[in-house]
This record gives sequence, C-alpha cells and structure tokens, in this order.
Amino acid sequence: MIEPDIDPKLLKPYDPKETEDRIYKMWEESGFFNPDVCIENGIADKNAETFSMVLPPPNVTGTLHLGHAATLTIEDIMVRFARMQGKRTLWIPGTDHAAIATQSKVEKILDKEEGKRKTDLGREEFLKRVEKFAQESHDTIVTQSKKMGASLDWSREAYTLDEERNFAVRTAFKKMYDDGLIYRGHRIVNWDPKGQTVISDDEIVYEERKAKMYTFRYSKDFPISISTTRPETKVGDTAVAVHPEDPRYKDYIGKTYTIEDFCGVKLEIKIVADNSVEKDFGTGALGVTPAHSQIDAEIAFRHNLPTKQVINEFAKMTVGDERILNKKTTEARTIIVEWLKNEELLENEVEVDQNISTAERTGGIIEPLPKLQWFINVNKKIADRDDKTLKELMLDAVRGGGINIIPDRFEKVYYNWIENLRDWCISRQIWYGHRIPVWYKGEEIYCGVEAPTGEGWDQDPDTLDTWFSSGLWTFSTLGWPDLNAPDFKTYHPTNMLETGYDILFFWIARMILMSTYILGEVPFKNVYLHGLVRDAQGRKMSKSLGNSLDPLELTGKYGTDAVRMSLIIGTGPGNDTKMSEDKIRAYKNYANKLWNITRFVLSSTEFIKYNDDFKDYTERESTLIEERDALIKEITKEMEEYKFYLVSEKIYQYTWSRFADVIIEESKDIFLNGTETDKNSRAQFLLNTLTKILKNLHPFMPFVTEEIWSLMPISNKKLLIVESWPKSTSL
RNA sequence: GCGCGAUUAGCUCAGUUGGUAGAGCAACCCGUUUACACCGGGAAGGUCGUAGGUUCGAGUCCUACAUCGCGCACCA
Repeated sequence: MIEPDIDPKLLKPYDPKETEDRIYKMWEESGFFNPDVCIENGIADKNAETFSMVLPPPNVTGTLHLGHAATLTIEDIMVRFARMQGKRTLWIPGTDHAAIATQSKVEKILDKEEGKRKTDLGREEFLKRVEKFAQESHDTIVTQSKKMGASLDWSREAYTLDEERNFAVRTAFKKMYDDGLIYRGHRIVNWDPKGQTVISDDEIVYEERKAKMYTFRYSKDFPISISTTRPETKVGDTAVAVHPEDPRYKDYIGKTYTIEDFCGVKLEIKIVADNSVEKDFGTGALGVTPAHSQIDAEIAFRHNLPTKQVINEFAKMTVGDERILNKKTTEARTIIVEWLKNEELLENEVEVDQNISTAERTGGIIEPLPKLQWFINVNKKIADRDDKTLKELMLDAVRGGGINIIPDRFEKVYYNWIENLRDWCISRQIWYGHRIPVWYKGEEIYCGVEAPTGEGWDQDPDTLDTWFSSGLWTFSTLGWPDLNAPDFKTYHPTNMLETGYDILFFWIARMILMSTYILGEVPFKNVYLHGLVRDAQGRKMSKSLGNSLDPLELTGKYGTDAVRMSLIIGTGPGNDTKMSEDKIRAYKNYANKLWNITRFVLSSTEFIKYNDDFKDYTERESTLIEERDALIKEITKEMEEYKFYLVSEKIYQYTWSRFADVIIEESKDIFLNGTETDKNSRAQFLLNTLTKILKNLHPFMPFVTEEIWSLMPISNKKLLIVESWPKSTSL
C-alpha cells in the first residue's frame, strides 16, 4: 500500500534527536517568537489582542531541573496557543542573579577548589569570579530552555542585574526613599552567621528539632524562676516580664534586682508587667533579652528597658570572663548549664520540640541581632495612592479582582501572609547584587539614581535583597522607567504570571507590591500556580536521595515532546506532579504513533488532491466531523480555562483510541471496497482531521507536530507555530 | 494553635451544575502476510479514607473523625 514517493523519513520510527534541534533553529530563524515579526508578516494584526508573560527568571546557580522544565512547558503551551489565536504574543526570557544563592555557591566552589575565602580575593576580584560563574550558568540555562522547545523572544532577554535593570532598581529605590517608604533603622534582624548577612522573614526555613528547656533562677535570692532553651542569652537579660494579673508575681512588679555574678556577668533585672506574657506557659515569667529576641525587644521598647548585646555576628559571646567570652553560643550554653547546676540554681530540664530558624540558602542557624538596616515600611500611608499602605495595596489588588489567582484557594494563603507581614528588610551584607544607591559623608546622607557629585562620598556597602529587583520584573523588562517605551505601553500589565506556588510570597507578592505602588496598576491579570515535580513515590527530588531526573537526559532519551506531555498530563494547577520514566515512555510511544498515523494517512490518500474546503462528505464522514468538532470546541474552551491536563489527555485519547484504532481501521475497508465517492470523502476527512490534530496538539508537542506538518500535502502552508488554532465551525 | 490540600482500580490521576464509577501505566490471555510490536484484540481489576446527615438519588453537598502532605503562627 505504501507508495514509493512518500517521504522516506516516515518509513522509520520518529527520531526526536534528528528533528528537534533542526526545528528549533527553523523557528528561531523565522523570528516568530518575536511579536513584532509576527505583525510584519501578517500573522498577528497590529491591533490584535495581546498576550504577554514574563518567564520566571531561573537563578544563575547552575542548571535547570524538572521544575523549570514544567514551568517552561506550561508557559510555552499558553504562549503557543495565544500565538495560534492570532494574538500579539510576547514571552520574555531572563535570568535572576539570585544574590545570596549565587554568592554562596561561588564561595563553596572557591573554598573547595582553592581553599580560599572571598575576603582573600577582595570585593572586586570575587565579583569577577561570581560573574564568570553566573555567565556560565546563564549559557547552560539558555541552551536547556531551547531544548525544551520554549518559544521565548530571545531578542528581549533580560538579566536582573544588567544595566537596564540596575537603572530600574535605582529609580524605584529613590522613589520609595523620597516617599518615606524606605528607611534605615536599628532593629532586631535575622542574622545568618554562616552567610554573614541579614535575611528577611521569608527567607527563614523552620526545622523541627529536639531541645532542652531549662528552668532556673538567676541567683539564690532572686524571687522568680524563668525557663529558656537558650541559657547563654540570659547574660543579656535586663528584665523579667510577668502577666499584670498574675497573683504569684504581683508584689515584685517594678522592683529591680542586681545579680552580682551570673556565670561571671553582672545583671540588673527589673520585673515588669506585660500583657504579652502567658500565665500558664512555663513558670509564667519570661526572661527578657532585648538584644537577641524580636519579642523581647518589643517588650523592652514598651518598658523602656536597656538593650545589652551579648552575641556577635559570628555567633560568639561578647561578655563574661574566660569561661564564656568568645565561645560559640552552643559551647557557652553547655558551660552556663553546668554552672547553674553547680550553683544549685537549675530547677529542671525538659526535652521539648522546637522550631529552629535556619537560613534558606546557607542552612545557617539564625541569630537575632540588633543591627542598622534598610527596611520597606508596609504600614505607611501613601499620599499618591489614596492614602493606602503597601499592605492595603497588595490586598486590594487581589481582593478587588484586578488579579485572579488560579487555583483560587491560594488567594486565602496570600491574604493570610499579608496580614502577618512586617516591614521588609531589604539590605544584605553580601557583595553580589544591586548596591544600595545611598551615599554618606560624615552626618550627611544622599539617595539618588546617580552618585552625588563632590568629594568624600562613600556608597553604602550593602546590596539589595534579590527580590527587590525581581519585584520590578514585569515592567523593568518592558522598558520602564521610560513610560513611553513601546513595549511597556503595549504589554503592561501582563496577562499571565505562571510559576510554582512555593514563590507566591517571595516573588508574586513583591511584584504586586512594586507594581501597584510604583505604577498604580497590577503587574499581571492572572496568576497560574503549578505544583512541585516529585518522583514516582511522591518524594521531593533531591541529589541526596539520588532520585532527581535530569531534563536534558530525559529529552535525549525520549524526546522533548514526550517529556512535555508527561509533565502536563495528570497535573492540575496547584497540585504536585509525580514523574517517572514509565510515564514519559508512554508519550514517546505516542509521538511515534502519530508518526505512523501520518504514514498511513499520507500513503493511503495520495490518489486525491487535498482540499481544505471540501464539502461533499458522505453521511459517515459528516457524523465523524460532528464528533471531532464537538471535541475541538470542548478543548478550546478548556484551553481558555488553562485546563491543559484535560486537553492533552483528550487529544491523546482521540488520536489513539478513536482516530487510529477505529477510523483508520475502517478506512482500510473503505479504500479496498468503497465507491469512488466513499474513498474521496474518507481521504479528504483523514487529511483534514490530521491537520486539525496537529494544530491542536502543537502547543503540547511542538516538535513532532511541526515536523509532520512539513510533510503534509497542503498548499500555502505557513510554519505550524503560526498556523491558526482550528475553529470548530466546519459544517 | 489557625488554615489549606489530598484520600477513587496495583501505581498515577480524571470525574464539569448531585443521576448507582473512567483513562493511562503496570500485570494477565491471545495475536505478527497488518500504518505502527514504540503495535492490535480481549478479559480482569474499585463497599470512591471512616462515621453520620441532607436528598427520590451522594465519589460529587453538609458535619465530625482518621491518615498523609503543606503553609502560617507560636516556640519563655
């Protein structure tokens, strides 16, 4: 049955290796990833509806993992669908400098390979190393993204730390500074002794551990016992707080006790009454350490208590005699507990579960310290924004319906986060990042987009939290601060922000903050949150478990289309996806099935000339078309509702179980025994339906569909990537 | 402590406004003069986490509870 003039390619199984790079190159050369080119070529009307989206910029800390592959796939599906609908479609690529993450990665490499620390190199030389590393990571990321088939407009690629973005950052900072939203303050901050920097509340990861809670008195004649899991901080206590209504301690309120020798340290302890103390917790009395606890600092503020720092940036003791001075906090703890025992001051010790704060990036145990840092005030009323605070702006953006979050249960999570939000600490004591645009000269302070003129100005040595620049991403990539930049005018607010739910607070919330404040408009109209990619047993993929799958290895083995399908099918928004090689294999087979379907269809319909407008279908084909078009209608609606997991499965189902197993099978009989009319009708139908399958499937499996498309006997073909999404209006 | 999610065939998941359960993978049987063995045909497999409730009717709605996972808060 196979005619000799069919493309010989089709005689062999589908070979993604031979196909994918060639196809991607063809797309790139066409320029169709760029909406301007699409308009020039009449693919999108110059006034067509827009669809714009930024790619969540991957951190330049190495290579892409399956989570990135999932992001790229979901977004590429959205983008290809929009493009096929004739929209002016823009998808912006970029990478994130990821300040702390990148710097600590390079520090590790430097230590491992050369046994050096960053201070051995100095700021300038160290930064060169980081930049080199970042560049290499960037190149890998770009190659991998292309391998996934992502139809990103590379001509608009951006970096969170490049010139344009730096200018945007300085402009945004200056505006916030002038509006009094950015301030410098002496506060208890989260200090990471390992990374030697401050971090924000959101960069803390809690780890549950067993700890000992000790109950003791400062001295024999001190009237109240207190409990703590950190006895070493007690050398910094300046008060004991009790509940005002607690009859046990009422008589002591207001008195001050001097403890001459607490393991070599003299203490002045005042008894204060504070409503924040719970009577029923522990002894009902709380030793107040204003310098090393956020809550204690608040109590100290209310009662005007002195603050006494006893721990430094290296988590070592700064007071006491040789027993504890310069000792690590953990060593000092043991020593003080021993001392309490010897002095018979320790009343009991109990094992408790404790959540310990660690730094997300370095794993260091957080040491609360009083430090002078830069903050964003989230509770200050902003005159330009109807006297709303940043918190209120962020709340209103979602509550008012300007931003729609999918799945919507995350809206609650978002509200909850905002309600608990405190001022955002934005300064970091690391070298890699945007330098704070503030200069000092003696008592003078200057904030500006450019450095001040004149002699003797020193720039603040700190850099900004990486999320500060990420927060500007939807508009800093579109030409802002130039409000007349064509991209900014055309594509902002963006239509969609698609990312993993794990960075809802880190990133999405910050973009909403920046955009509603700076521009007075939302950064995006829709948020689509996908889940984590897990292994077949549902475990998180990690190097230590040895269960992580490398996307490049998988695409090499099974083809990109198969990997994409397996990342989509069975994955609703907000739910985690389980990945296994078995699953990918199934879709590799599917790509090949499609290939063989094509082989049959092309070779058995060579006797006709394909006519896209063919009308003389027999009864049988008319029924089949009705069925097919009902499906197209259904999946088009689901595409618009972002239900890609349903669409991909339905197309799979139709092509395999219906088109191949039933329709093609019965076609064999028709071509053998049918009338000329029957044969014609069937041949036209097969070709017509195959073209529709290819179009519907293209966003999901772009490579194999584009390759087959090139073999189709259709006149006036464009590349499939810019063909029109099928309308279900035929007949 | 507050909140969220999950619980449906061995595994992964669908199940739209309530009408007595579906798909893929795996396993089982049969089949290669066939577009495709990266295949076809067939059969098998579920008291829908538990207990109540609403309803003519519940996998679907309501209430408890259980197990797992997650977020936030607390963490003296």
